[in-house]
Parts: sequence; C-alpha cells; structure tokens
Amino acid sequence: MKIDPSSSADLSAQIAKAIRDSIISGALIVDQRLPSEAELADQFEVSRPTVREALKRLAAQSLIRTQRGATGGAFVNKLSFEEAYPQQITTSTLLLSMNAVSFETACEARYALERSCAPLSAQRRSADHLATMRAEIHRQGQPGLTDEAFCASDVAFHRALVDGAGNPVLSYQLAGAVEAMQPLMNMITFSARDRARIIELHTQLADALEAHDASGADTTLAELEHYTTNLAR
Amino acid sequence: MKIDPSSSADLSAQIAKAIRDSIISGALIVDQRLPSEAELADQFEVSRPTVREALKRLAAQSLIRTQRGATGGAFVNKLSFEEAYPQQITTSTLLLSMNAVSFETACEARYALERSCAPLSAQRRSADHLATMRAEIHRQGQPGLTDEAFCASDVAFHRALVDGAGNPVLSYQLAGAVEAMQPLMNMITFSARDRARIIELHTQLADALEAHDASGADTTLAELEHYTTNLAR
DNA sequence: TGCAATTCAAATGCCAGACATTTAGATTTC
DNA sequence: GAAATCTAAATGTCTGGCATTTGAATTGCA
Repeated sequence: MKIDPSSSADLSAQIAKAIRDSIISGALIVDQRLPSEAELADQFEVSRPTVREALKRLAAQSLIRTQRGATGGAFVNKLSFEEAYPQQITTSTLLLSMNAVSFETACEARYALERSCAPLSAQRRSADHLATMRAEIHRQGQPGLTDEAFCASDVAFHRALVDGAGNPVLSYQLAGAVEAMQPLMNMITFSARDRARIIELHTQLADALEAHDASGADTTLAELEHYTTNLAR
Repeated sequence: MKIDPSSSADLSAQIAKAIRDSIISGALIVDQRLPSEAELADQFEVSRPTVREALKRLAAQSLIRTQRGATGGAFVNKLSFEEAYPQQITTSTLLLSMNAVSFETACEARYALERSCAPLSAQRRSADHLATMRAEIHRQGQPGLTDEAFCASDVAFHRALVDGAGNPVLSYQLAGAVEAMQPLMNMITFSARDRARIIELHTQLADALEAHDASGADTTLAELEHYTTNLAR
C-alpha cells in the first residue's frame, strides 16, 4: 500500500484510494481493524489530519466504520444492501435532476427494469408483499390525499412489487430507478379520474401477481407505462 | 443550514449532511461556490479541520469538487453518468462479495435487467454498438485468450448491448449489475467447447439486434442465461 | 497607449502539537 | 467475589502556522 508523493492528487485522496483498493482486492477483509490513525500517518509519512481526511472519504462510502475508545479504530465495514439503498437513491436522484433527464427517458428506464422483475415477482411474491400492495392501493383511494402522498404511496407499491421477486440485487438496483423518479412524478398533478385509472391498473397488477400470472402482470405494467407517459404531456 | 452540537454524531458528518441536504433540495445549485473553509468554520462554529473532513466526505461522493488558488474553493459538482459509473460498479462489486450473494442470484438479476434492455436495443442500436459487439465476438474466438480476458470481453459485449438501448439511466443501472458479476464469472473455467457455445449465442444476439428482432434477442438472452447458470454448477 | 513582467492576496493543502472524550480492560477495594 | 476506580489507547476536536497554487491587480517599459 503505497502512495506517490509526486502526484498532483491530494494526499488524502491517494491514501483513500490505496486503502479502498486493498478492500476491493480482499487484502483487507470485513471487520478487520485498520492501523490506528497515528500508525497510518507513520506508514504513509503524512500527518494525522491528512490520514483522517482519507478515512472520512472512506467512511462517506460506508467502506469503513470507526469506534472510539480503547479497542476502537477504523474497521472494514460489511457493506449491506440496507446501507447501500440510500446512497443509490441519492445518487440516482441527483443524476436525474442535474442532467436534465427527460421524464420519458426516466420513465422508460423505470418500467423497463420493473417489467424485468414482474415475472419473478409473479412466481415468488409472498402474502406479505401482496398485503403491502393492497394496503397502498387502499391508501391511494383516500379522498384527501395530496399529490405528493399519492406519489409516495405509488413508490411504496412498486417497491413491494420489486421486492416480491425475492432477489436483493434486483431490489437494490431498482430502488434507485423507482425512488429517483419520485421528484419527477411529484411535478404531475393527478385528477380524480387519473387516480382512479391508476388504482384500477394497480389492482389488476396485484390480481395478476396473486394469480401468479406473469404475462398479465407484464401487460398491465406496459399499460401503466403508457398511461403515465401520456399523463406527463 | 444548522447542526446539533448535542448530537452524538461526528460534527464533520453532521456538516456534510447539512450541505448534502442543501444540494439535494436545490438550495445549492450546480457550479455554485460554497463559502470558504474559514467561513464555513465560522458559520458552523467549528474548526477548519472539521470543516475539511466534512468537505472530503462530500468530495468522496462526487458532490463537490475543489480548486486551489485565488478564485478557488469548493463548488457543487455536476454529477455526470460517467462519474457515477465507477462508484456504482465498486459498490455493486463489494455488495456481491461481502454478502455472499450466490452466483444464481446475481446471474438472475443480471439477465433480468439485461433482457429489459434488449427490446429497446433491438430498436435503437447504432452501427457503432453493433461493431463493438462483433469486435468482442471476434476477440472471444482468439485461441490464446485467458479466462479473465474472455470474461472481460464478455462484459464489454454486454455493455455494448445495454448501451445500444440509448437510455443513459438504463446504462448506469446496468453497469453495476454487469460489471459486478465479473469477479464471479472469473471463477468459472471455460472449456473450448463452452466458449464456442457462448460465441455462437453472442453471434445470434448480434444478428438479432442487427435485424431489429426484439423477440429473437430475448430468446437468445434466455438461452444464454440458462447456459451460464448451468456452467457454474 | 498597450503589453509583458511582477507582485499580491485569497484560497486550499498540509503539518505539529495539544487537549477532550470515549471505552475496554486492569487494578484496587470492600 | 463483586463493585468501584484507575489507566491507557484510540478517536474527536482545536489552535496556529506554513506551503502552494492561481487569478487578478499593479507596475514597468517600449
């Protein structure tokens, strides 16, 4: 683990990279304790603040965690799907807002990915997932619901659909696509008639999953995509 | 933008969160300059090193960039898809390796997502994408190729397929799934016969895309998934 | 006047040393 | 033997300072 003092890059960035590479390569394994900040400073021949900046960089990516106290220090963190979700969502949201991605493009991606989950979800969805979907459908029918709350419930519904596939990798990837759409969706105003149609399609979708009907679910998702893109116009 | 001094969390983490929230909410816009480190230290009533640790956290997520010199400082960074790719890939790779995700699960997710791109790619792929795919197929047929190089070429082939859909959101999401699989794929040894079969399927796939044949591409991808999962056993 | 060289100031990058706080384990005391 | 205390190691934070970079203002000269 070495750094190049002649490089133009920040020392703390170089040190972070060196440690990150060690984690990715497996030289540092989960829960292993890194040397103390003072020891790292010695090894890399830099000051403690510089080492600390490097460690903060890694902490921001959830690659390490730190503990204070006698047996404390920095430990290689076991990156869990739960931890990775929020980061994925934040990044996806910013990507959409900062790159002026059109509603059509985002919508297309979202439904394309979601349709890839549908057959698996039709096959494996638990009663729990179905119950969540039914509950969200019911909420969507409440009269006083704001557009924002309607969209939030929509996201919850679709996440239950995706989670029904029982594949954590899919759930992780989809979380970004589905949640990041929400700010864009929030810019749409839904008439009572729009909501009724969406709820109808959601119900069809839940029915299809309950009946383990993959192609029915796929067809309904296609309709929903079509309806949503038209709404945005 | 305030922090809670009585909180147990690190000050630098709180400050990073405050600034991050401002960026996400749009209170800070792209290319806007943040106050200098000294000014931030005053505002948050902490020392400069603490502010610096916070800024490094944000830099690690590509939310800001820093410039030295007279007109330097920290600027809100326009997060681009190109910048987000490597992060996405790193995270996905670590998620798979640290959570002992089975080859079957990862493979299922990868092909499910990839099949969602196939119809779009069949419709929109450019001559460029096709050329890349053909070139990779040719490389895969070279006799002296190591298993690692074969897998790398496989990844390049599939990325061209995904990019052919012409949807940057899809490409971004898929990059993680496809690239993160590579370490798992590298653990498989391919016989000459295996390679021949895979190349055959890749050729079918390229042919289907060239003919704008969506269902043909889908069928071939399903076969490829089936073949790959069987190989892993 | 116009252009080049110089100077200047502001900002980040980096360092040394110190103190505060937390925490587990060792030690002491009853 | 159990509870209380002490201790040491580690991170968290601060002060103050110097080095380096870099754009802009200033100056000097033709």
